[in-house]
Amino acid sequence: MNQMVHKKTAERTRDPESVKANILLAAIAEFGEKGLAGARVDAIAAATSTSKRMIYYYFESKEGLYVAALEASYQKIRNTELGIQLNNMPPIEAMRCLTSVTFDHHLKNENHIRMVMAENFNRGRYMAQGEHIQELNRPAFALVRGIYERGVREGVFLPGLDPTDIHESISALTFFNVSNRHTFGLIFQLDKESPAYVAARRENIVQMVLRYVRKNP
Amino acid sequence: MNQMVHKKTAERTRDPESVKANILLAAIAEFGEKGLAGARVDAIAAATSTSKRMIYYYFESKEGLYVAALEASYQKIRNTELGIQLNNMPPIEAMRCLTSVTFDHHLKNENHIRMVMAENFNRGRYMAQGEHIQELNRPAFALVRGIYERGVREGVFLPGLDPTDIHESISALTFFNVSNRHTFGLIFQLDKESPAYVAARRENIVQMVLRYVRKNP
DNA sequence: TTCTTTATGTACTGACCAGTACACAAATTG
DNA sequence: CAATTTGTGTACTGGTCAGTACATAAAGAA
Repeated sequence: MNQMVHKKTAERTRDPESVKANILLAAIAEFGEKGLAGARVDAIAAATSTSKRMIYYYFESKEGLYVAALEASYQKIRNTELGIQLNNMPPIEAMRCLTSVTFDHHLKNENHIRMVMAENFNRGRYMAQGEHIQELNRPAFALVRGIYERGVREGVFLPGLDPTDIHESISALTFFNVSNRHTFGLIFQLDKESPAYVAARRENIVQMVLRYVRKNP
Repeated sequence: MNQMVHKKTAERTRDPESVKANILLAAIAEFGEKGLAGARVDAIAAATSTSKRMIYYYFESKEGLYVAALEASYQKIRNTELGIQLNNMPPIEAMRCLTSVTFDHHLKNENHIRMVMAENFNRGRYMAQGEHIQELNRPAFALVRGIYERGVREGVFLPGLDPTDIHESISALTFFNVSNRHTFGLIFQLDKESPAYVAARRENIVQMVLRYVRKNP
């Protein structure tokens, strides 16, 4: 009676897709912040414009929602990836640029990094269940391979390297910089957030990659 | 009456230190497997030779136990670290050896890696509370610095590099290889456990480090 | 319009789990 | 030897939280 009841007919329009999207956004935030075990379905529900009931209606279980959120996080990150054109740069410049942009991209998307950390902590159990996740990281790899092959053709890169390895090393260096900054920063008393540190570390990683692929430094 | 009651006097000797150590071992296993939120105090208690009561008696809370377990895990890993002598090798060989051994060491100590992952997921909140953890990773760094400085003195390494950076890069490459193998392996359909892959990846990382520090490749 | 399917909200439950109350035994101290 | 401190076990509790029972509204089909 005195409580706010249902919306009037006209206002209560249905929109399943936006309800699902709304839930997924809240889920990405909560799972990224707390992980699978630490996340609370009630907290996710509270952050949506709908109710807990709908989470179970659309996603069946906490685990089901987690799988969907993980997939959505990869999707989201792919959409923001690399709007730059690297093909008209010389290979060395392109590789420098790609590494540098990847570094910044990881720094800017902490929540996604945390989702990936959480899933690795789960030993990839849930990602294996997702259907399309496996393709979602390929574009980044294709870029690396393209640049590397062009560099070899133009005679500036060392031939015989595996592009997967180059990609993995770039990922490792830039991912770790975000994922492990807390323990690493504590042990070495570094302020890993300071612009000076970030700039120096970025350049170091770029140099490391370039010296690895270049023919005659 | 029919239940097994207390042990006889003679058998029930007290040994607080070994009880604590026993709890810590069980805690390291459980927290490494499940993380802080996923771990269950009852499960830890069941894995000890004592009872849940003692966990609270010695460690006060689940968080208190987690901090102690984290510290103990760092301690444990330090004790198994690098029994090799690098000082009588030429710098390039020493750096190759150090990188290679670090790579294997990380592979062999997954549980510790998982503790570090968990703590970074916690943003280092708990490590900051531990008293001595901060010094525990220094020896590895001292090794890197020693080798690098010797290499510069002998004219085989590029001067002007920051040893912290070299150490961080070695850590990043070798840590990521364990921490992120699940998602990375899924996306690129790699069998990251296979001896062939491991050997190739180890050599790649070694090359990456060497090309970064070497003067004239 | 009536029936069926899809979508939604509210209020609840049963299991689980961090932490504790209580009891008491072993060592230590005076 | 008391008296006190330290260490240990058992059984419980109160809160939390994933998941559900029930009800009902909106949209579409017949």
